[in-house]
Amino acid sequence: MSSLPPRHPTARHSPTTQRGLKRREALLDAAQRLFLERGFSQVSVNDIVAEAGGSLSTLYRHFGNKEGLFQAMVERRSHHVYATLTGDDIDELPVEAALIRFGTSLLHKAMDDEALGIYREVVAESPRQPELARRFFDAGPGRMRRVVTDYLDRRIADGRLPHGDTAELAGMYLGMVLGEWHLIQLLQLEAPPSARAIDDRVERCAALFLSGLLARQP
Amino acid sequence: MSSLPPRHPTARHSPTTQRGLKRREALLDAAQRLFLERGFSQVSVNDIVAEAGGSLSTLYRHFGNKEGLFQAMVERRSHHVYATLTGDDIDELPVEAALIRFGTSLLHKAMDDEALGIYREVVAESPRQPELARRFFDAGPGRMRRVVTDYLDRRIADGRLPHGDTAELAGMYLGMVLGEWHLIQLLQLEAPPSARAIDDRVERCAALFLSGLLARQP
DNA sequence: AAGAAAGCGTAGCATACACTACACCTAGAA
DNA sequence: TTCTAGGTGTAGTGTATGCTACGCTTTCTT
Repeated sequence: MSSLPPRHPTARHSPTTQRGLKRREALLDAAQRLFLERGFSQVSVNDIVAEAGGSLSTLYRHFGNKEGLFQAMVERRSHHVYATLTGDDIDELPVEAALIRFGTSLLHKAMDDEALGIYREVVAESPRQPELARRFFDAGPGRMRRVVTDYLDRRIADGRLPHGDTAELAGMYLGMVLGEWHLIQLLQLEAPPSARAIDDRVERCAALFLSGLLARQP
Repeated sequence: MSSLPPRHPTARHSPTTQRGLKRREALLDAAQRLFLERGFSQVSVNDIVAEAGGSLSTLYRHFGNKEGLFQAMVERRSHHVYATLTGDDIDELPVEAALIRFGTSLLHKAMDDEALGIYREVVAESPRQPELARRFFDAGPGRMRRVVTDYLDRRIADGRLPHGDTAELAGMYLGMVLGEWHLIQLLQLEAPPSARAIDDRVERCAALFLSGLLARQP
């Protein structure tokens, strides 16, 4: 049985010096590589130190414990990822083109090896680390859904789409785009789809979704 | 670092006697409960024996090692689950009603605690146990997609739906139904939706999807 | 230059855990 | 009743691993 987490989560320590930041980054880099490659429970803290080149003491001073390191790694990465989600001209595009842009963006992100690794680990650890789960969702899938929801709201406001539950619709559209592909990549059952295949699928999704939306008005 | 799996996967042993079968089932029951509750790496074989009441030697005679037990558990459960997927009258229903039946069936299954537990564990272990991943997919999500694909094929054959890539369409529809709900349940971010909420969502999905499908013909 | 803050490195503790060995018991078929 | 395959129980073994201790060195500030 695993020991309970230490009573005092050993308050994390933010380094101030250049050298400190460098060491912290190196540790996070190593953690990222190893955790995503082998999985949280398959990597020891010693492995990470060996990879990063720092020292065990430094690791514990910065992150408190193994879970703290994991969390810091996931957080850092979440910031990197969902940066350039939409161009600024998104509202000028035809609706279908905008949907296509959202879709391909999502699919490219979701098929990425590193993103799949994070997803696997977070899903696996979520029952033990609920806060991590929430942060992952908010920074990743939740954010994406929010962007699409807002977009749909604006299109309803300017009359280019009929009224509807935009949050739900956004979830449906994004789910449709991912379809079974996401799971297939998570389980590594097939080679990842080509950029071309992604574009094709998303095009058909957008067309179907938009037709459905527009046809729905009585 | 964890030791490599034993070179000879210690050929599994199928018991013949009543008593043997009973013991095997008890072990699988305990494994299922504990693995799905706490996760594969958080449960020791000793925990399982303590829960099941058998003896460690018996466990190893039957399943060879810890992964063997896990695999046997997943397999046994896969058989149980996807039994009554479609009534036999599915082809007589209006298409929309059939879609709704598929959708609610999927959503009920996917929101089930035990199913979520298996999903988490399989996703987490899949990089280390690719065969398990394939079997899970084939017995679960893959099977579901196949059923819908076949249904769509029949509707195209009898002219009630326009021509299209049925496998892709099935994946899209099922993905749309799951949407973000599946992830939210996986991460335990919200309480599970009520039966009523499930029905509502699926109804809207089916309507949107079908409208889109039918509108698509030029 | 001095002193503090942070980093390094090694050594080790305590424990958990997969798996094995071995001696003994039980059930049920012949 | 006896024979035997399979079940039980306990006591290990080897090792991995999270985490701490501690003494030394480097870097930065003042």
